[in-house]
Amino acid sequence: MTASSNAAKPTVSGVLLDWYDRHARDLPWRAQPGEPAADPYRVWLSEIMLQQTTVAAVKPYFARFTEVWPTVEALAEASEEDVMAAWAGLGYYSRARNLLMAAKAVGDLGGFPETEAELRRLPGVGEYTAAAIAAIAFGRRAVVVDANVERVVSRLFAIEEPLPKARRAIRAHADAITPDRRAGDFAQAMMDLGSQVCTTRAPQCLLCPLARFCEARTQEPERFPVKPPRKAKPLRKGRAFWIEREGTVWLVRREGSGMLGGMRSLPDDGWSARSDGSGELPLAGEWENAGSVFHVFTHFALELTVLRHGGAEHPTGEGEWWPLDDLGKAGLPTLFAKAARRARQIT
DNA sequence: GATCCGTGGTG
DNA sequence: TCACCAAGGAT
Repeated sequence: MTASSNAAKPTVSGVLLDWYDRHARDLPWRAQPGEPAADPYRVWLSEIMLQQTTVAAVKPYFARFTEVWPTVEALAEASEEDVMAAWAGLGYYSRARNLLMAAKAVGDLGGFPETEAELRRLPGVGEYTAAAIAAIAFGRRAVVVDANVERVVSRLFAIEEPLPKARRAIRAHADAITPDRRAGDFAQAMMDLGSQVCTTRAPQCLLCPLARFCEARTQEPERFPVKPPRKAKPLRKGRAFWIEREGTVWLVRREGSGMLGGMRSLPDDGWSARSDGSGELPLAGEWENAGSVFHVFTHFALELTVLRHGGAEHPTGEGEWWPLDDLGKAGLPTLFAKAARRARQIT
């Protein structure tokens, strides 16, 4: 027997954890050197923000939220208006509504639950996020499968079955390679690998620590995961209304849980609830066409024409006169921030 | 399972 | 450039 044959056979998790110990990204929600474990509040907050959102986009929002609300108890005491305004621009606004509800629930529980099943009951926490928090914040063994893990695993095992049907097989393979110890580090290592090395386009196989295990390595890694073709986006048209009086503008809050629900916005003609806007005007008098803005959502594109009111009448119904000098603090979603810029002729 | 839900970066 | 996509969840 040689010395090398006594060594344990290299495993995916062993090799990947060694790589992670050398190459882990320094991210503000991870445990810092000297800290024994990551703060569950920061892990949870980051995981919600990172849903379908890039690390670069999340960083300034994470910094702002943890500065204003350093603990989950502080966040639980915040007003929905303040939370929604702080979330403005990050997208998927149901996350912000659920965030506040979950913070209150955690406060009622006296702290974060530690098991996947209990975490899963918090609004906005699904299968992935529950597994991630249990593993990263509480050291539990959990099978963490996000889009990065789907990509890495589908390449490791050259899974030809297209998504979403392949999810069952992907999860089984992910389970098989997840270690009993350091499951949280393993999950973060898979995500670091997926975002930096095993990328969607132009994967860096020459830098990949798992190349020796990878079945797609000798094929075309970019083929995996196999995905069905996606549908074309329809174009909708709508109008937004700019009503300015004495240095203020009339803003409303959007209803319910639908498109941009709960967010402050310009009044509009209902384009989000119909295929196109109604064409009705909210106020009698003269309207001036200030031009259009174009915005792409997840499942449709919108051409929004901005109409500026020229008269002196005041609108009726719910709303508020917002100082133009503080418009940046109104928390307008990007679409309406664009529309406001157009109305004010600032490029 | 299919659809809805934002935004900004990128090759 | 522009189609594609990113640490998904709710219904």
